[in-house]
Amino acid sequence: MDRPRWLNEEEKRAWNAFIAAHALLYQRLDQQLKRDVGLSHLQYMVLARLSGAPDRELRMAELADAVQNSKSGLTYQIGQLEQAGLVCRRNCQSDVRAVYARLTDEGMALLERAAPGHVAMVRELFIDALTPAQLQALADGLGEANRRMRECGGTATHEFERRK
Amino acid sequence: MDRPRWLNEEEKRAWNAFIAAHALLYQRLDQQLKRDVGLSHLQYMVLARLSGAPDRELRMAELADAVQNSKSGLTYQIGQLEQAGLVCRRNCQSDVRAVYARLTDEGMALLERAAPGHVAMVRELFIDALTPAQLQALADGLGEANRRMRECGGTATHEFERRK
DNA sequence: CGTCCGTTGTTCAAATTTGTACTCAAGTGT
DNA sequence: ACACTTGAGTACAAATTTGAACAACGGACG
Repeated sequence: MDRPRWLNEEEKRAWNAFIAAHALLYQRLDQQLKRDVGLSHLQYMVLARLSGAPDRELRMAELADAVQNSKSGLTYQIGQLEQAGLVCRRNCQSDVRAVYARLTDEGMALLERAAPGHVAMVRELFIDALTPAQLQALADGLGEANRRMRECGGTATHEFERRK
Repeated sequence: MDRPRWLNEEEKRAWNAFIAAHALLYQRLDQQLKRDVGLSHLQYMVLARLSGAPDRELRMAELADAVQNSKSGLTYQIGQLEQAGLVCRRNCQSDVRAVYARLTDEGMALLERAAPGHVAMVRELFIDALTPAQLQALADGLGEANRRMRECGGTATHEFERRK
């Protein structure tokens, strides 16, 4: 029904800024974490999530969801972290299938060593570049976008291209 | 000098929203592009960039920079696109080292077929979730962040963690 | 109970990304 | 012309991600 409504200049500007900002930020953060403590940003997020969880442990699936990664991807990463002694697996007795990933003391220690530098960088590159008002607008707007994406698994383009 | 200044709630909210939004968006967009036209989001961006360039061609390095990818990563992707007939390479006669990637007619055709659905999705998931004011704040703020990151190759954390 | 359906975490191969090393030329200064 | 430094694109191996296939359960229901 609706012929393609292209983005106008303002919309394009926002979209491009968003994409570019993420790429640039990610690159810097990842690089710094690797250099300083030998963790990828993904690994850092895993540790950070665990550190905030009760008993410092989460089930694989929850964790995967929390860091927005696939199950198999998380299996791999937890494998790496486990090998590095930063995390350990624990089986649940009430549900044989369940596996908990738990942050070890070494993991916690490393996280505490990594956090200051990481946070400083986030602040420098992201937080401090935005005014408080912009920050709030961004949090509100993207928060709403996230809400929409999370709920409806796929309103989007269900039958969008059913010609070919 | 400065002891770690952690993020306050508002800052955390913004940062998390930003990270989550990108992951969510990227996943959806990538999936849709693959489903509809068999392109990854990166490949789409490559084609889109080329389509907007004079003569529909760009040098490898420029293109790599434009889509924020490493040189070797771009070599790989261009290889894929070339094999699919969507792009072709052209050598420059004035500079033997230079290689141009050019969008072929098929590439252009595919891009035109892909664009409507892609744009519709960007609009639905991103643009329409934000108010015009939020959109502008986001464009301004992130634009500023990008500017900062682009100019100084690395003000950040030069000598930040030189203890360990 | 036994059956069927949806979950959970893993495995495995293929696709992609990363990072480094390399090859050739341009450009510079001598 | 001759080193010398840098830049462009590629090659390649190692690391990571993806996606489908699997094995093993829980849970609901007849």
